[in-house]
Amino acid sequence: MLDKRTKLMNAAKVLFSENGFYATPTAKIAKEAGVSNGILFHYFPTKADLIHAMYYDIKDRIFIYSVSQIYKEATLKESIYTLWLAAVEWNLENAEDFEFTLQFENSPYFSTEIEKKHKYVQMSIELAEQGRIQNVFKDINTLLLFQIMSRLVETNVKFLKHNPTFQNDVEFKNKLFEIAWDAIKK
Amino acid sequence: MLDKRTKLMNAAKVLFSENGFYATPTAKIAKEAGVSNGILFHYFPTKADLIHAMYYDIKDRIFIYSVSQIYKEATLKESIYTLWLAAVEWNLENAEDFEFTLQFENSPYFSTEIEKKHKYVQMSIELAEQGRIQNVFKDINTLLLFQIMSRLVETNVKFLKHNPTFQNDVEFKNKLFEIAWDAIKK
Amino acid sequence: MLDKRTKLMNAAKVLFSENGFYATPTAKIAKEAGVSNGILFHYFPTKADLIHAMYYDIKDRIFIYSVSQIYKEATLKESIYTLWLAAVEWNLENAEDFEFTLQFENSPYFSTEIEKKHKYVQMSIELAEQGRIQNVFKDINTLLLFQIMSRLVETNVKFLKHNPTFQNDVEFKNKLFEIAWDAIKK
Amino acid sequence: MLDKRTKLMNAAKVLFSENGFYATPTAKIAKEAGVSNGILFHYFPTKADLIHAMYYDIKDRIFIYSVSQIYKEATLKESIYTLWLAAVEWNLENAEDFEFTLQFENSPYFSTEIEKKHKYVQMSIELAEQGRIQNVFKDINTLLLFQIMSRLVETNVKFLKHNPTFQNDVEFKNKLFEIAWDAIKK
DNA sequence: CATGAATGAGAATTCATTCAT
DNA sequence: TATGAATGAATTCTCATTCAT
Repeated sequence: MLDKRTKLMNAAKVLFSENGFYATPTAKIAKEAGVSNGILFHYFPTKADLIHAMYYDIKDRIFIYSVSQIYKEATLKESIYTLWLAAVEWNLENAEDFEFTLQFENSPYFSTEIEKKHKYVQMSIELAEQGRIQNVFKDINTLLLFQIMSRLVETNVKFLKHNPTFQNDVEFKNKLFEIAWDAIKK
Repeated sequence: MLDKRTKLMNAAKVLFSENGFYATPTAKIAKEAGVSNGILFHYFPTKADLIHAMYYDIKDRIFIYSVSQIYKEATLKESIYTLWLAAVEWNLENAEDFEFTLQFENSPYFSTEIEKKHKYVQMSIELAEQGRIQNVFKDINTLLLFQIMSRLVETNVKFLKHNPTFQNDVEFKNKLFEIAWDAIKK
Repeated sequence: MLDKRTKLMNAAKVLFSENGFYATPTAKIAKEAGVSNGILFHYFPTKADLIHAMYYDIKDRIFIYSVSQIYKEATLKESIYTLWLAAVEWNLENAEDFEFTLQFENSPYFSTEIEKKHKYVQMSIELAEQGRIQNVFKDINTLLLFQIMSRLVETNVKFLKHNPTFQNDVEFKNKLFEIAWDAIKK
Repeated sequence: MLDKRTKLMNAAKVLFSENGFYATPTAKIAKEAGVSNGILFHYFPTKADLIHAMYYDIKDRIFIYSVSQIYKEATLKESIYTLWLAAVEWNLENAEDFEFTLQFENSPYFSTEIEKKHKYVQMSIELAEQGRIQNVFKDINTLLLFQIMSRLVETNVKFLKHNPTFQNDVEFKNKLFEIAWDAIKK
């Protein structure tokens, strides 16, 4: 049996991605989770706290997944490809997390400061740094490079969701990656 | 003196960009606009109607501005550049419209269907079509090409807002454009 | 027909005096007043605002009543007597207002600063000032003199409520007044 | 180390005097006391029970202190003075107990029946009885005499709290006592 | 067109109390 | 005795929308 905190987060994920977090009452989350109304505020003193917790949880999970895909001997381009593919596929598989993240990152809850805190972002920025040092990437701010990649991943995921035929088309995905790669490479 | 409909939209723009539209009560909009509570619902039967009206109004205005910048004899790359620059500069100048649009396009109010309806999008897609026919752009879905450009514009605008020093740096902006151009060109 | 603001205050008076304002939900007040739930917050943005409004309203009313009882040619003692009697009788007649005031003045909502603001208190202090100048009252702080009188009035009213037989016993009331008078006179 | 019951009462005293008992959650009391949430209800089945226990505890302590001050050969006036002074000083020293008592005695928790139960009150009434028999006090209900004295003590304590300069001014305190004495003496 | 009082269904949060451990 | 997670009813306040004037 899952503990109630997890149940709440699972329920919140479903409801948030369906209707957005503004349109999702905390009472509904508790009900969907099968727990009492009040316990939500035991674990998350505020609805905003729940929302932030969900965001960090998602980033944690995509981080763990992404890191597990990388291999040591990879070239820089291979590493970038691996991370790009991991991001695209993880978001396709975790559609609710993807929907939630999109909303969250474009809401007043979000700021660049919050973004930069997470090790997923930090890891990506380090990789961008390497690319710049090796003179492979364009010579611009590394955070910007990361954000460009992130936005392109989002666009790709949205497109693949609307066009499921392409979801298993390796050739097509390679095309998509080339777009991203061309954008950042010198 | 502005008519009340316009006053309402102006007030809404300010408040929406400050706190988001979920956190902005209609009563507050009316107050800020200096009109009565009830009249809002005369012009916009529903809060959602107001929100949609604002979105289309923004798209109208950026469309008019963009079209005014294009010149006939321009090459394809020049046209794309012009549109890209128009979008970046318009969004920088109209920060509230930019904030609102970001939120709106990532909210449950929005869908690709809504997006495709607007002539600004249609014009952009036509241009993308030309690029594909001329074998200049990568051979992928034109809507996707447009969305890629849009997302990159957003990223650029956000970056320039956070780093105002670059806002008048033509060389830097050219760099940014090259990123976008490299992304879509063959 | 009474306006809703007045209805709300009347309902609040009854319920507050019955159960105290902490134990009286705003919803119950609205229901008792026969108005909608929300309108309460139109007139009183906060429950605390309602509570304060009630206090000032009570003070206004006892002030008007008291002033109406005083006559010009009265001696100082006569004036004090008149005010004392007015206070005792008004509080006996307006039992709910009395109960409310007691609670309020001994709650965290109350402070000496709030008390001093009201013209009823200011008038009383002026009278005390006269008594001191005329060397009739004890030589102490006039606010203290006022508070002593007030507390004695309270005690008297409470006693008369518990012992209704005495409520129309003029001789007894004179006895009570002598207590108060002896307390403050030199 | 104090036992948990005592810790709870100490914590409650502080919190109640700061915010009132309505605004003090039992959970906060437990936290401040450094004990678990649930144990409070082991010692006090109900929040109301805790409140009542606090009241009786305070009365017990002021009773013990007051009795310790009285000496056998004292005249009636001396005894009254001793009790008055004991009450004033004890309440000044125990500000939190004083605040709590004021609130409690003006809340719906309180009634004259509760008041009369306590030996502190009974002792005071007996003394009032003596005064009446000896024809020294005014010829009125002894409970009323006691309540008059109590209310005057309260007023005095409040005044001394607001004007700390007088707290050690023996002459001033004598003046205050004369007010009380004049009130009740024939 | 315009006003703004009025409605009433929520919404987030609180909190005394219970209870399994 | 002791813990603290869990309950769920209650509470203040909000807000889109309506409607009499």
